[in-house]
Amino acid sequence: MEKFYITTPIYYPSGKFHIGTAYTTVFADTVKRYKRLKGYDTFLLTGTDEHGQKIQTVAEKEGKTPQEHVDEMAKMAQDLWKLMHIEYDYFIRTTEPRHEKAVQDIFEYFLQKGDIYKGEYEGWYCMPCETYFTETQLVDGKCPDCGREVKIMKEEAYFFNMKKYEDKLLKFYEENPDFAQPEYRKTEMINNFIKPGLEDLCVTRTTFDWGIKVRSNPKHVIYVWLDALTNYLTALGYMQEDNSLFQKYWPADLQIIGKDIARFHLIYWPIFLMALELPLPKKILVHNWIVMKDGKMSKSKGNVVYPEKLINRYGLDATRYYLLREMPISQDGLYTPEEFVERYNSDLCNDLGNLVNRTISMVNKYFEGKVPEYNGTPNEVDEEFEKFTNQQVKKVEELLEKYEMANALQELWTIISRTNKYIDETRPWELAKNNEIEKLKSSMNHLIENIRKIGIILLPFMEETAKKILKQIGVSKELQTWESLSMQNQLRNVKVIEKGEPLFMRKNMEEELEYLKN
RNA sequence: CGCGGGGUGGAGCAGUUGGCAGCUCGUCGGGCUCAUAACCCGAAGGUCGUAAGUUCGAGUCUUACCCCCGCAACCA
Repeated sequence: MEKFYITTPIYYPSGKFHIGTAYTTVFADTVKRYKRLKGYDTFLLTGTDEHGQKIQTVAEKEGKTPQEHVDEMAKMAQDLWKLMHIEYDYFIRTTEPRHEKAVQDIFEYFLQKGDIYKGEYEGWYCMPCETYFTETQLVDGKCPDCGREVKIMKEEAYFFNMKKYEDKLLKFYEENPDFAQPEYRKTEMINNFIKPGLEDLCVTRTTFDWGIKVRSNPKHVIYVWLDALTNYLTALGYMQEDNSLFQKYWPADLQIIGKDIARFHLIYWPIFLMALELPLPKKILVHNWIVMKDGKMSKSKGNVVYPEKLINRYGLDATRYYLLREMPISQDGLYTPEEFVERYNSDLCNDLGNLVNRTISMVNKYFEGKVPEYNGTPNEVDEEFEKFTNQQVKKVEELLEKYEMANALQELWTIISRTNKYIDETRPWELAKNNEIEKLKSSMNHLIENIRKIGIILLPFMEETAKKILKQIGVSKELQTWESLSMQNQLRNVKVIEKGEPLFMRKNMEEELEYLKN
């Protein structure tokens, strides 16, 4: 069986996760489910990045130890992913002893190899925040966090020799044009960072101690990226006694990240791997952000949307649908409450829910719930309908292969629309009245057949709904597999449920806006 | 200054290698009654940021300019 290893970033748990984080994770989960349906042996990794100054500060503010704080946050994350039915195979925490040990080993290896050297780090330091900033990060020459004075400080620190790998990286980019998606991200990296000359990366700090200590010099703490990025390796057992998962799943097939951390994943990450002499991931998918009408989500603007808010009222599947349907891959996606409700009503209730409901009702009315077998007599309308559906199914698959979720859903919805239209074309109620039984049978058979396909394609996106659909139309397990998408006219002894349960109920826009905007 | 992305009917977006400008929602008119006041059809609505160029032909290529967003090095 072919393997497929997919990762999300490990999220920094300084606060509750918003819908942006949920989006990344749902995206990864959907890819995983799709690949599994296609027969791959999948492994999905997510987790939390639990070290650093900020965690220490937040914990202190809450009167907790950093460990207590990250324990709570890791639980928060796991609860959220459980709520969202994220089927991760492992949840890594960078405070796990096995990760810490492996990172220390990697550090010593680099040190001994000469990739890491001791030098001096200089930057603008804010005493109360205990944090360094770069010149460009400063706001009016002051600390961007607290607005107080900063001063130039120097400290002993270890650096990773990035320059050494510059050419190798460029060569790798060239030889692997599909490494970064979308491609312009790579261009961005080359123009902004590589062409001007890579600077060596500072990989340790002495100004705080909530982190992994350098074994050979414990007053130094390993600073974020070497600690964070290596999680993709250590989670599989890299540099540990049992590294069977690592042997099996590495290199990653798909790593999904947000545009904010593109630089670290497109430059430093490949270089670390080169230095470890490990194969590089096949693809890094950089998605954009969910933004609000007034710009990006931020606590100071008070425009942050949390996934629970949507899930609690509209259900998980509606939330997953919205996130995946609305976000263009190479552009920021705009979230508005209006649009959320609109999509909910229009796509889920009117198009999908109603289609399933009305079809089941007709099969019950005309055939006592038994889906008639199709006698196979070709008929222009039916033929065209079949052809269109098969074409669309193919298109959806192609888009899924390219991880274009929003487009895939859009194409799936054209099948749904086309199926609604088919009802009008065949006018079953008239066929029933005129006793044109053969045509009526064909119509019902084709409708159920299409709903079956729609249900299957929906599985990776919204499993609950998909399963409800497949259960309501009563098809057997063999006709619920991804493979069975290409099967035609296999419905035998299928019986729909007596009373179709509505999948989604329409909502009143005004009421919902009040709730969403509260 | 530089780099990347974007500027398409009221709103949100598609537009592969240049060839009659599309989709969803909304609006207006019609149809249907199986269904969740849902569904189907039709119509109105765009000088595709501006200017110039290449071409038989440009939203799609070239150049200049304007506006919006992001990045700009150790910030998740």
